[in-house]
Amino acid sequence: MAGGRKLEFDKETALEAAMHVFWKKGYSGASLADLTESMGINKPSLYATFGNKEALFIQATEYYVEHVARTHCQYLVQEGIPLRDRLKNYLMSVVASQCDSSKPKGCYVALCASEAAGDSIPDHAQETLFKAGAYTQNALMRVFTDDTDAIRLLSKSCSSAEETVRFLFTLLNGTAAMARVGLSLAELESVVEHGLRGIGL
Amino acid sequence: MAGGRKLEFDKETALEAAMHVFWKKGYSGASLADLTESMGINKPSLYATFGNKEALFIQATEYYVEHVARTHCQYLVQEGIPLRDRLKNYLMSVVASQCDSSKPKGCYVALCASEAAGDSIPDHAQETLFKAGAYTQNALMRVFTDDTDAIRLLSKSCSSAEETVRFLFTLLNGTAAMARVGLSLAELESVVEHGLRGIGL
DNA sequence: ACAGAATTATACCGATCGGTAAAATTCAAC
DNA sequence: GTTGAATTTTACCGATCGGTATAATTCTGT
Repeated sequence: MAGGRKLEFDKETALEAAMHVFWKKGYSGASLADLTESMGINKPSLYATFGNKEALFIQATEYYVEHVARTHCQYLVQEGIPLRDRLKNYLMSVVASQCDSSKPKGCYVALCASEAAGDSIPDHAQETLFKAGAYTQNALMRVFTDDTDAIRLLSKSCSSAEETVRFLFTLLNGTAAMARVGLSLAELESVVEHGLRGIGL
Repeated sequence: MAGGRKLEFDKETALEAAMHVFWKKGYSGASLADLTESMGINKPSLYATFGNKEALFIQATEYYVEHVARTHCQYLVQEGIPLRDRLKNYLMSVVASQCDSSKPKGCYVALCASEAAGDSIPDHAQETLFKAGAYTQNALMRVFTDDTDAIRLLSKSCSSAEETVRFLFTLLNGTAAMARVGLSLAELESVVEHGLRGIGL
């Protein structure tokens, strides 16, 4: 059938660049000028490939969940590793990502969700952010509902899976805020240690 | 000497309204139209009274520290109350403010500091936010450097004042993020309880 | 009543916002 | 080589951004 000029950029590379812009500046703070410059394309190409700003944001958010949030979860289910070590490895993997100097500091989802709560970001984008937050909470929840060591811990410490997950997720939102304003990985490791102590580990 | 037309609005009331707008939308997200509408004045009055958007933001931030952040600190130094109760009362006072439906959810400083870290908010405003964060951390720090019960707790739990304050401050940044996206006070009370357990209380 | 000071309301400024129309390019198919 | 599909570039759209000039009001002092 048809030929036509070839795309001069890689869609996934461009999407990753867009993710970094939203990660650094949030939804409203990321202008189309910021995005097109970082992605190395111009506006008509952006609109032809990704739709509009909101659609691009949704795809960037999904990319973040799959390529950032997802990567930490392996530590939660590693066979033959004690529960405490699995949780510590998971939490430190997240916090290390929050502190990583090669990417924007903090957490993409935490930043944009706070922005979304105030106002001003479109409905579908907000839903995607909500699902992104639920992704992490569900991964933690599975540990405390399935793992026998975790269940034993809950009964010993008179806490529930919901409470424990809520505490850990809140703590990670806290470390995200602190990493964003410049705290080091070493400083946040002691925060994680105190957090583990808070759930009896 | 000279007369002239009288101000038709109360400066402090207008400043409080501006604080609520920044609290809800952040610095960049709060447009002059948002601000003037909530403050009940028009742009020339705003500029004559407060300077410009950045100056207004700085004054709103200082107003927040004095009239919101400051009010919680009394619980930290209440005579005749055990350390754990003082900390719990303080933390719950903060979290209750974060959940209060009569004001924007979450923490003004936490929201704007995350925005500032990404970019785009002026230097003086950023400095004021930094000082606002330090205000709360210093209030907590005084407890763990001065209070004899707190010092005893630190030596027993092999932790330092810096680490403990960093943990509690991080936790409050976490509860701020969670309150902002809708968690209830009851849900966050269990987070506070886990946090207190994390420092050995 | 009048003059001058201060605050109001209205209208406007250039810059940037998200988004797009039109024309110039680059390719595949024939 | 020519046609037609797809992507690029350039230029532009109305709306809104922070900020201000101008003029109409409202007050005090004489």
